[in-house]
Amino acid sequence: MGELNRHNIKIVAQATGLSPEAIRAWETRYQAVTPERAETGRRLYSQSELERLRLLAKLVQAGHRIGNIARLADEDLKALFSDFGVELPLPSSGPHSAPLNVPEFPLDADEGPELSRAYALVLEALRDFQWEDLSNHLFYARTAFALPVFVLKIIAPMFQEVGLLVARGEMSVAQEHTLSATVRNHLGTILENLKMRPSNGHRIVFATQEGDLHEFGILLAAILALLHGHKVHYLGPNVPAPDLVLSVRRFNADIVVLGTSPATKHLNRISLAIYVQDVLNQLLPSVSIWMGGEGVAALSSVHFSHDVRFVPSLGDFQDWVSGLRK
Amino acid sequence: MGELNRHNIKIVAQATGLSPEAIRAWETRYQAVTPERAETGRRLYSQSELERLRLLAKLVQAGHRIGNIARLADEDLKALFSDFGVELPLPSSGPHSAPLNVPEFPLDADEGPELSRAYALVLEALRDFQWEDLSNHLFYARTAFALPVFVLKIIAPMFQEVGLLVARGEMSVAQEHTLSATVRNHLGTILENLKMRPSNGHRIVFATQEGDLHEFGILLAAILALLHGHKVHYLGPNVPAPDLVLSVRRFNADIVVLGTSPATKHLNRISLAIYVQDVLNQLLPSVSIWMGGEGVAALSSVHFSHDVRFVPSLGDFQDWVSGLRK
DNA sequence: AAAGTTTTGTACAAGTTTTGTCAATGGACA
DNA sequence: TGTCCATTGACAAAACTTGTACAAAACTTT
Repeated sequence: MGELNRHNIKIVAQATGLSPEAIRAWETRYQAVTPERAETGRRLYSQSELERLRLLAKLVQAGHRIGNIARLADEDLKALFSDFGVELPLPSSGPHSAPLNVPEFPLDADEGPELSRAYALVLEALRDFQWEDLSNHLFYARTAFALPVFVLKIIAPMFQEVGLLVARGEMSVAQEHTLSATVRNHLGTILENLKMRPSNGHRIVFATQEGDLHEFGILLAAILALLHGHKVHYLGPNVPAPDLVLSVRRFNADIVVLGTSPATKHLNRISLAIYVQDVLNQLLPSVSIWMGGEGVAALSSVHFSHDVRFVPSLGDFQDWVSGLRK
Repeated sequence: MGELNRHNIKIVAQATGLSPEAIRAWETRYQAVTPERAETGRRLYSQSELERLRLLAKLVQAGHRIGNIARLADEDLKALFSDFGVELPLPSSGPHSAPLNVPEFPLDADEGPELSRAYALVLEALRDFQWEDLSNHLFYARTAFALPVFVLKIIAPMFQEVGLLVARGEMSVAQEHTLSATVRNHLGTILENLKMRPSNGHRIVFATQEGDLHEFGILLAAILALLHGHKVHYLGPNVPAPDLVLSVRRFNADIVVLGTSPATKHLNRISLAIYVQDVLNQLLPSVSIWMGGEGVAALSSVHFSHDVRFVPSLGDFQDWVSGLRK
């Protein structure tokens, strides 16, 4: 074989998700792999050994015990792997079909263990780099729960938690990105489907200011607004002021929802204030602006000429938007 | 026979849907199965014992009493199945990997007037700020044409044209944003749905470098890759080098597709080169990097240590990715 | 239909094994 | 020099085993 590839143990650990200690333990206890050694005693893993460890790690994760499988031949391991039917964790129970009834959303009705289980499953898949599971569990959550529950009780808290984990170094940016990309896809699907529904509520434009790329707040908010029967025009992030104004006029919007990023600190705060005032000056007084996201704290003291509201959280947004019925 | 397979009780429980206690009870009470034991007393189930338990579990679920059937021979159990009209479980032997034949997509077959009409309708809706029409026409195009046609002949050219129009001042950024947001939603839906399909092709990671936010190139490319039966991990834009490396390792990727933005000019070009070399240094030589997008022109003269390919256009990407068949 | 009996899944306790991790020490690497 | 790696020993949590017990469900008899 072309055993030219030599990986040190750290590389192998990263590639498999195992700890270096565990890899060594598997070797000394069961000879799961027996890597070559450098003259100085360092382990040098070949590519095939890495693959084998990856396979073992996946099998252990699926419930096998390392002591039982560590000595099996590669072919047998692969056979074990393909033997997996669909019997991975299936939430599977209870009447799933919550009727999507538009007006009343009993958010406080405790979805309880089912909900936190779904949440945990998604987070777990993310943590373990199980990307197929991630997609599947997200899909499950999206279909099993009412949309506002999915949005407010799963997606929003999850981004908060993941952000924290990344900040603390307990999760990689790669994982956060994967979550973002996957969730973005799901939310896009939802948004696009909801847009089809006829509606006669307020006309709301969603955007973030130029330079602000945090899309999720307004995306979630837009979905909530659609759910409550409003007409939504979703502009997305990073919208220059003149274009926001143009959009509001053309869409004949009542309300502009402006997302702000958590990064809105001292410096950006000024630009945000200017941006908002700039937009306001060009709009009719009847148009009100709602600002949400973690950047609003920086602005709550500023006084604006028009009607500007600060939305403390998505939950509040949902309350407000459900109260608005023409 | 699968005497090699050694399953612990947890695995058997997962595979059969029974609880470990129940499995032990069936053994001690009726000798439903008599697994081998390790020296220390742990149960070690063979594959055939697992199958037998699966069979028993299904029969019990169908109404049989375990006490009545636990001692029957395997053939009799199977006979019971046919009595019930329950479908037998699959023979469960041999590799699951069906050959997965990916059909060829006749791109050149002239979709002709229909195609250009659909294209014109979308663009017209965009131009006239008719956002509901925009969504509807996009939806129509997405379903009426084969996906590669939709991607290569509608979406990609449209972004090009719209970019030009905006640059010439004939279209507003607001319109471009709306198109982006809407198309992003559609593409996300497609991506997420295609991911569900089993695939056995190459493993490809998609990303753009840190600071580069142009997502559409890699998104379209990812869809094309999925269509041709490859395994895709979509990281999205703005990925720091260490995280890209980590992702490639964890995903065990063959190929990294790196999108570059048209803005990659003199200054950024250096950072891009550094980024790519940084990533390359930490990856196996067997991993090749494909770079696409309008920024590649700036880099085609640079020489890298590994296998770096420049993809001139999405059409070329499609050709390459369809040629790759393991 | 009610009462009695059997079946059967689950729960608990107490002891054993498995397994990931950690600490300490010493050498190697950059 | 500070970080990484190897070895050994130890440890605690998790998993597994045996045995007993119990209550709900299913079946039988009255």
